[in-house]
Parts: sequence; C-alpha cells; structure tokens
Amino acid sequence: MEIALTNTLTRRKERFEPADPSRVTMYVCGPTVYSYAHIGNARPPVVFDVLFRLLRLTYGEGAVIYARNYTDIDDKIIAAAAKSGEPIEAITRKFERIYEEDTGALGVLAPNLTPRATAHVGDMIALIEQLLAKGAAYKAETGVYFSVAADADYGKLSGRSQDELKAGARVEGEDDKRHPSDFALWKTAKPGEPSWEASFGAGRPGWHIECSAMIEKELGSPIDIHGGGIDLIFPHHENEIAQSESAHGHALARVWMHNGFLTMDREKMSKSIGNIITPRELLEQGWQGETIRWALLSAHYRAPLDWSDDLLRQAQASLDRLYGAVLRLKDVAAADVEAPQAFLEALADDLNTPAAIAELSALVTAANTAKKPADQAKAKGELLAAAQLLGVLNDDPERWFRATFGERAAEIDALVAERVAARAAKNYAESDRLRDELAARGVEVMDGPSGSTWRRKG
RNA sequence: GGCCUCGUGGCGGAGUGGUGACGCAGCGGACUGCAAAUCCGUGCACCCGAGUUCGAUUCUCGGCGAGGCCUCCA
Repeated sequence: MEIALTNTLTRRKERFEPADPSRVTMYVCGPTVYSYAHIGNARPPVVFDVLFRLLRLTYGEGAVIYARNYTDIDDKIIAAAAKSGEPIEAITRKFERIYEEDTGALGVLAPNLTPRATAHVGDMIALIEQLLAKGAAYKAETGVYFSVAADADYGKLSGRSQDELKAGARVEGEDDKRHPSDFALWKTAKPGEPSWEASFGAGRPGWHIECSAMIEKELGSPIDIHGGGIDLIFPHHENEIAQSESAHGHALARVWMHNGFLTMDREKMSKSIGNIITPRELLEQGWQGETIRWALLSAHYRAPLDWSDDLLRQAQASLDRLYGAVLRLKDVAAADVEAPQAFLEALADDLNTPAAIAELSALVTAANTAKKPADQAKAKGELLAAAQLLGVLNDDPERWFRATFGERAAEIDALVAERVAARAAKNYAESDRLRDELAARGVEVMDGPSGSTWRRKG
C-alpha cells in the first residue's frame, strides 16, 4: 500500500518512500520533563502513534524504529528544581514516568527508543566541535552559537529568508550573538547550575542540539520521518536542520511532519495562557483514555482542533457504538482478517483519521446487521483489525460500559436481577420503578430476549 | 509590521470542477409491555463579492472573519 504524507519541507503531500524499507526511521520531539503535560501536548504522541502502527503494518513490526526523546536538562527544569529543592534527576525521572503513564492511558505504544538528552551530552559536544571546526559556529562569552550567516539555506523549512529574519528579530540584550538569529548550541556554565566539561568550555547544551545529536546517534541521518507540533517548525526544527546539515553535509530528515494545535475556545492551548487541561484531570473526571484518544483523532492531524466537553461527549458516543457492536458479538470468534482496504487507504492518505473513522462506522453497521455466523465473524474481525490501527477497542466491552462503576457494579447487578424478576411476573409498575432507580444511578438497563444487561448512561 | 493556515448543516468533521462522506443531536418508522440498544428512512451547510468555466463549495483575485509563527512552546 502506498502511503502519502504532507512534507512541511515541500509543503506538499508526497508519496512516502523510506530510504530502506527494512529499516524505517521516525523521530518525534518528546516532552521537557518538568511538569504535567496537557492534552495539547498529547496530540503528537497520539497522532504519531497511529503513524507508527500504520508503518509497522506496512513495512513489518521489526522494520520500524521510532524514537521519542526526553528533554531532561533545560532552563525550566533548572528553575523547577530550584523552586522545589528537589534534585533535577528526581524531577525529570518523576515526570518521565508520569508522561509514560499518561500516554499509556491514551493507548500510545512505547516507542522503540526514548533517549534522554543528559545521556547524549558527549554526542552533542562532538557535534558542536564539528560545527566549530567547520566555521559554522563560534565561541562567545555566554556560550557557543550557531552562525546563521554560515548556512546558505537557513530558513528553508519555515520559509523565511535571512532578510525576513533580520527584520523580524527582536532586540536581545543579554547575550553576545553576532546575528540576532544565531542560536545557542552551548550555554556557558553558571554557578549553581549543572554543567559538563567540554573543549570549548564548561556548560550545558542548548535545546536544539540535543535532537540533532540524538537522531545521529540513535537512528543515523537522514531519517525518514521527523515529527512534532507545528510550533516547532521555527525555530526548533529549522535549527536542527541547520546544525545537522552543516555538520554532516546531508539532509537530517526526508519528511517533516507537523501537527496542528489544540485550542480552547479557538485559542491555542498553552501553559502561559493558562487554558489547559491535562489527560490526568480528564481521566479523574471519569473520561476514558480511549475517549480522549478518539477525540484527538477526530480531526485531521494538521487541522486545529477545538477541545471541549462536547467533543469528548461525542467521542464517547462514537466509541459506545463500536463497543456496542463488539458486545453484541461477544460470543462470536473474530475472523483473522485484515482491516478493509478503504480504511487502510484513508489512513495511508496523509493519516486521514476522520475518513478512517467514517470507514469504521461502516464496519460497525456491517457488524450490527450481519446475520450469518461467518459474516459476523468477518465483520467483527475487520472491525477489530481497523480499530487496532487507530489504537482503540482494546478494552473488554462490558468493562468499557461499566468502568466508572467499580465496586458498585454488584449492587446494580442485584437491582437488575430484581427487575428481571418483576418483568417475568409482568409487574411492570415495579420494573419501571426499578429502571428509574437505576437511571438515577446513571445506569441504562436494556432488555433483550435472553435477559437484561446494563451500562452507564451515555 | 513580515510570513503562514483556515472559514462546510444545530454540533464535530472529511472531501470534491458537475447527484455535498461519516458521527453526534433532531424527526418518522420497525423492534419493545414501555424503553434502551439496533436497523431502515428523513430534514438541515459549503463566509461575501468578482473572475475563469457549459458548470465552483472545490481554481484565481479582492473583501470580511478566525487562528498561528516571527521569543519558551506539542
């Protein structure tokens, strides 16, 4: 199957052809681990998780190498440590663990590699030395800077010219850069801050250099796909390109992919604005991880997505329909089949998850209308295979509908049993009273020919 | 100020130069003791103006509106 991806570098949708189909490489910028990630931060891991699943299906599970880094040294982390009095490593390890829990709750598969910046400082130093030797970087009092003037095609990713950058640059007083667009590769050590020894002076790495060094070390460039949020195009990814390509003389990544923002009331979700909500909070509110994931995938990854409770409500309703179909076929063994072609083609078309979801909907209808056991098995198999690629329908269907009840499930079972008895005795006044009582507890009871089942009310 | 993206029904959201997916919500029907779930059917939309075209929601230009990047940022 042919996969097409929109490449930020060319601003076009292109056929994806890995350099080596037996070793497809993907790198996605991961979190700076100093606090809780918000739901907007969760969009890239979820989106690229779907791509990871699609690539593994296409090229084979062992053929795809996906790396997502942890930035575990940076100004914000140092500030957080200073504020709380905890050691830096305690903070970064704690939030790495939290990040893994949160993404795991959203059904995100673990990447093959999760390199830490602090484990690659030596690689960064070596890269900076190369850049200094080539004259692409220079040493100043406050650190080592990359010289934008030395890079003829600087700006090619974000589509900015050097002139535009000069015109748009803000006045910056506290450093000694030669050009306003030059950026720090290395920050000279300051008292009380962590630092590493280097031939060009003790200090700590700048942000951009870590991805360049880790990609080179862990995957080797050029990689096939480099992903991240749209806000990373400039300056982060632009600078990664500048560093890596100046040092190595070849492309850093062949395809650059960027996801759009999550908004709240149409405004970018961001910590500084304060309009954030975390996956953790949503889970505490009782939303299920797959519901959050579905909501994130309900829009195309490059489009903005306005986050709201209504969006979650609709996502849950959609998943309820899927789980309802699976529950209805719980006694049918799923056939061992692949996801239907139309579904795969939707995903292969630049990860068009809304179109894929539409195909999923057709599969649900097929599952609900199938009468013959063979048709049911096929429909169930196709539905599960397709859902697997989106990373949903991993839960047991009964648990899905009852997850929020926990210990109270037993007493609800008892009330439902009472109601079944009342109905058998044709005591409809009592059975309706019991239904009202169950409804008051948030339970929907459903009568069928072979008894009654229940689930949370939508 | 420079650069960029977007504007589809009540809501979410694909897509297309020519009968406008899909989901949620609504309505009608089947089913049900009544419901729910499910199935069948159904109403409702392409920001405005000009241009190109036999024909534009889809292409071009202008306008209006929303958002983003240019500084940390998913």
